[in-house]
This record gives sequence, structure tokens and C-alpha cells, in this order.
Amino acid sequence: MVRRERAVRSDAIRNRDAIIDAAARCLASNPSATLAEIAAAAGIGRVTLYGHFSSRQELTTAVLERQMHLIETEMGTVDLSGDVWVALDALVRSSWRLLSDNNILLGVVEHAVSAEDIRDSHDRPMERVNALLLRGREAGTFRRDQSVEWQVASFYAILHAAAAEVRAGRLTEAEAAMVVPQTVRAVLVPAGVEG
Amino acid sequence: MVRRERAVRSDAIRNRDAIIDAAARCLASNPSATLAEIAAAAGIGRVTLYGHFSSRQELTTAVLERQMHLIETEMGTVDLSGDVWVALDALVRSSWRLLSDNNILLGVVEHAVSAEDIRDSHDRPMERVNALLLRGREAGTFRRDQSVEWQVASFYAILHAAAAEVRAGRLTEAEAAMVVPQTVRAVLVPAGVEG
DNA sequence: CATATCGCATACACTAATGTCTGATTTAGC
DNA sequence: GCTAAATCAGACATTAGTGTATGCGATATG
Repeated sequence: MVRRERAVRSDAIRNRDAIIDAAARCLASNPSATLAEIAAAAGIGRVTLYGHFSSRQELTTAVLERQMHLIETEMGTVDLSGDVWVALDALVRSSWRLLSDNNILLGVVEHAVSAEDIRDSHDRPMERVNALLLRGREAGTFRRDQSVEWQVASFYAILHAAAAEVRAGRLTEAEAAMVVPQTVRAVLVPAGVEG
Repeated sequence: MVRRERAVRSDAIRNRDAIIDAAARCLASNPSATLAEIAAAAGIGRVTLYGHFSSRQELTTAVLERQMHLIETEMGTVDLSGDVWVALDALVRSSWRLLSDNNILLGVVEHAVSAEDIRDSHDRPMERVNALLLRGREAGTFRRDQSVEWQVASFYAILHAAAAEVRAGRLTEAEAAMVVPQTVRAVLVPAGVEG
């Protein structure tokens, strides 16, 4: 820890957050967004960005960490112990957007951060989804004629599709709140029964 | 047409095809693959590539055109007039991989080719999917409580997820042939009924 | 209100990818 | 087998993104 004569200035903190925020948005819609674009989106100069993050990697790592923290916080509040359909709905509604963004980010930082950080950011939230899917499967509530791996993959695919549609303006927030849980349920309903 | 003293050499034709092929593969797995990587994947020198395509844009355009042609050819043979479930299965089985690749390509060439070419490559195959989805919906066979736009989006999302899983080695060809049609059906089955 | 801190603009070096030019070498067509 | 056509390797110019250095101006903090 460095001893400071004065506290960190408030505008500096605001700008730092604004940068991470802008980076998350820019990179989600264009994985090869430049630092100049991100700085512009954050409403600051390009050089100022380097005052907060000394390299592209440092920035993407910060974005990944924030994203991971947001997901942990968000998912942590969801009760996954009751009825699996209810739990699934709650999980999807609370985190579909975050999970989608995170998945895109993982592609962006693939060769820029350590393999451990990647695994962490990928496996941690995946773990919860996986556990819930397994529980529903063992209870006979979810379909069992497909591998869990594929079910997780299609789960994420649907979240990602919804996020992309919303970003493109072809789907409203309200519609997404309806169709995303609907579609996820449809994928997991046992063939030949109702959901 | 230029009058040629000799026919185009066979190795030149082979190399040109190899380049387009390699480009399709490379760009599908890494949208920002360099021309050097593509040339290497095609087994030729980087400069030779420029002998066939004078710019990156010219190459990506060629890839897009070939992909569009492949899709037209492949989808053209599928009979979409009978039972909608049968037609859906046939459509998915014949073209899920091509449609996925094409969707990735569209992202790659987004700012590199004309908007018309983009629309063409996007709307043409989409039209068939759309038409089939509409027919199934009007017949009451597919679910009607979601917009067709969203159904098309989730349709593509599932194909893309499968292609990515196969590419990553987490899903075999045989498994994909099973789960992709299964999952697409699940998304379109009316809520509360069987598929 | 004083000043350390932060923002910002210009300028510059470095790197990687793109695209061009050349001349030597191989290969397919006739 | 002769020749045109194609491949190839190396060098080079250009461009775009990245990262650094500097000096001035703005501002939040104490």
C-alpha cells in the first residue's frame, strides 16, 4: 500500500468506473474495439485511459474481474434449492444478461489473461448452472436424453441470442423477460411432456 | 473476357479453392485471423495468396459468395412442403453447419463488403427458415406465443452453439446429428404439448 | 484558496498486419 | 522439352493500434 498525502480524487474514481463500464459495453458489441473507441465511449481522452490502465490487458482483466464479481453477487442472491423450474426461472431472470456478456468477454481476453482467470470466470457461474441442471435431471424433471454439457451449451446460446437481439434493437427488454425463460424451459422439458 | 493463350493452370485453381476453404475454416474459428495464417492453413505462401486475391476484402467477399452458393445448393434440395416437423428436421440436418459458418462470416465481413451483399447472404437462407416457421405456426404446429423473429434467433443460436461445441471437440458429429434437431424441435413445440 | 492530483492534447516510438515489388525457381500445358 | 504461368522468399512502404513522454490546464481536496 502506498501512503497517500491526499485521498484519491472522486472524478478519478468515477472515470475509472466509466472506463470499465464503457469497455464492457464496447467489447460486448465488438470484441476488437480499440482503446480509443473505449475511451471515447467513456467520455475521456485516450491518454487518460492509460493513466488508469497501463495496458489493454490490464483493462480487460479489470473488466473480467468486475464481471465475475457482478455475477457472483447477482447469482448469490438466487435461491436454487426449491422447485427446479422456479429456481431455473429465477436464475435466468437475474443473470441472463451478465452471463451473456461474460461469455463474450471470455472470447475477447482468451489470449490476454492467465488461463486460471479464464477458468475461474467460466467455471464459477457455470458450476451453479450445471448443479441446477443436474438436480433437475436426477429428479426426472429435466430431459435426460441429452448430455448435460450440451444442455449447458444451448442454455448459454439462448441467453447470448437474447442479449444480441436486445442490443440490436430487435427485442425489447420486456419481451426478453418473457421469451428467455420460456425458451430455456422448452429446451429442458422432457420430450413428450409439458413444461 | 480476356483471351488466354493458355488455359488457367490446374494448380492455380486448386490453390484458389484451398485458400477459400482455409479462410472459411480460419475465420469461423477466429474472426480476426490474419492473411498469413490463412495462407499457412492453405499450405501456400502469403504472397501467393495476393496473386489470387488482391485484398483481404476480396477474399472475404469470395468466401461469403461461396458460402452463399453452398447454402443455396444445399437448401435447394430440401423439400419443405410436407409435414412441418419432417421438413424442419431435413432443413436442420442438411444445413446447420453451413448456416452457422455463414452467420459467423457475416460478423467478420460486416464492415468489409457492401450492405447489399450482407443482406443477401443473411436474408436468402433466413427466408426459407422464416417461411417454414410461419407455415408451422399458422398450421398451429409450432408455438405462437413468441415472435417469429425470436424463434429464428434462437434457431440460429442453437445451430451456432452446436457448431462451436463440435469445433471445440466437446460434441461429436454423431451426437450433434441427434441433439441439434431435438433441441430445435423443443424450442418450437407449443407450450403444454408434445413434439 | 492553495496545491497536489487528475485530465488532456500533441508528439513520438514500436509493433503487427496489409499490400506491393522483385527476381529466382518450380510446374503444368501444349 | 519448351514456354508461359504460377509459386515463393525477401525486402519494402503504409497503415492502424498500442504504449510512452511532456507540458499545460482544470479541479477536487484539505
